[in-house]
Amino acid sequence: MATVLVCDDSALVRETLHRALSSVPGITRVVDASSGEEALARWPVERPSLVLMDVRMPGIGGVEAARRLLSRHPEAIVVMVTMAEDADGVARSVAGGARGYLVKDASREEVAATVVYALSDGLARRTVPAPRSNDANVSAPPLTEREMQVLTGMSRGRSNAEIGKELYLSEDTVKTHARRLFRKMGAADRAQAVAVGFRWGLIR
Amino acid sequence: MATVLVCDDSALVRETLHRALSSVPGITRVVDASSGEEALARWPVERPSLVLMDVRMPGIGGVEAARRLLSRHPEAIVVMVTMAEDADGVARSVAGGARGYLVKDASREEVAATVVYALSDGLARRTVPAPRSNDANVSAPPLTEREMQVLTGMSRGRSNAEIGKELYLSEDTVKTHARRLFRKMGAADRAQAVAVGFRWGLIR
DNA sequence: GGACATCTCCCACGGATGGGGGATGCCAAG
DNA sequence: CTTGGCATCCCCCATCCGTGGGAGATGTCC
Repeated sequence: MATVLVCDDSALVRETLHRALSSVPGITRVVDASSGEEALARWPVERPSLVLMDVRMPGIGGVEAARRLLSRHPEAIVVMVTMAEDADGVARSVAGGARGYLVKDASREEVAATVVYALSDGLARRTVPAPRSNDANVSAPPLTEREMQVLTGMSRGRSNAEIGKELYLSEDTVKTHARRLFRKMGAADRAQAVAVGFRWGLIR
Repeated sequence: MATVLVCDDSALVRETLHRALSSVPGITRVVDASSGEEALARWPVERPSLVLMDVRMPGIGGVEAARRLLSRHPEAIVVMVTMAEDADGVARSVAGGARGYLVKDASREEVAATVVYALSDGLARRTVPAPRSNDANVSAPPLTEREMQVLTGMSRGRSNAEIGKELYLSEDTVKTHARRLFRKMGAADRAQAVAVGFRWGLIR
């Protein structure tokens, strides 16, 4: 059922993670990427349930890759893999939107527990905000770039007119985007939209 | 440094959790509660970094205890302990605001990983949202109970009139509470208030 | 008793919000 | 080429929101 995308430049580490993942029930497929760029390219194709992303890699690092991935696909679930459990690493990964982190020398069971946790957490976040009645959409309908920008503006306390000025749009256009994102999110007003945005991990 | 409150009616389970917690670096104190009511009473005294809460207990169950605890102290971090990994249990715990769940027959390492995860997540949530600029308030001015209720209503997309009906207040009174919580939170409107509420950990 | 916080309610007002339409252009997918 | 999604803009309109000031009713703390 579930696919995991393992992103690490070291084949050795990927091997280790493969072995750890094999003991997680429900994981039916493991796909590899050896760079952040490759992970970004593969995600839309594979649409994995979970991404295990190394922090330090050649090219764009894991933190940057996670940031880009999550900005394009906020529904992605990313767990960072770090060398040492430095507080900075944890802070930066979670600041980037990752759901958790793993230390590379973690035991098989720790990896398994973290994976299960991340997945169940993701599951819960997407199933819990469900108790709305007239949502036509079961799966999370992705917001467009404009809708995201409008939503962000709302979370900052901007009025529609102010958002329009910041984005060089007319207020009417902002209102149109707002109306559509309310529908997608099942929100009655901007306040609820912001709340749903946080729960869906679209805003931080 | 960190204190953990273990809440379970079974002394045997508490023992097991104690042993598992002993292998988590940074956990310096473990306090017990044998019922949901006791956990509620002990929390303000101990102010633990983490609460491990059994779902099924005599009296108010763990789900209800977690709900009440989180409504009174939204900054609490709760991990539910369940018998079997039923999807319903997971959904209900996380719906109640818990950070995760543990299966009772989990291995020592699984418990350790989940505890670390929950704590680091809580840490990140509280340390990351620092980069705000023009907030006059460095320390969080506490919201009153009414203000919290109004804020929660807003995050659910309720209008002032609807919040008033739910709390048996006039709409004018709701507006008064709203005005004051906007000032305390430095918010321009309800949307920004909800955003700040999430960043301060007042809403989940 | 007096200071203080909290909670409650009132009135009035301008402006913002959200919903309903409709319209145009663009571009990629079929 | 036609369909569909996205973005852009326009109109109208009922309702809601946020803010101003005022005021009484509880408590608690010293």
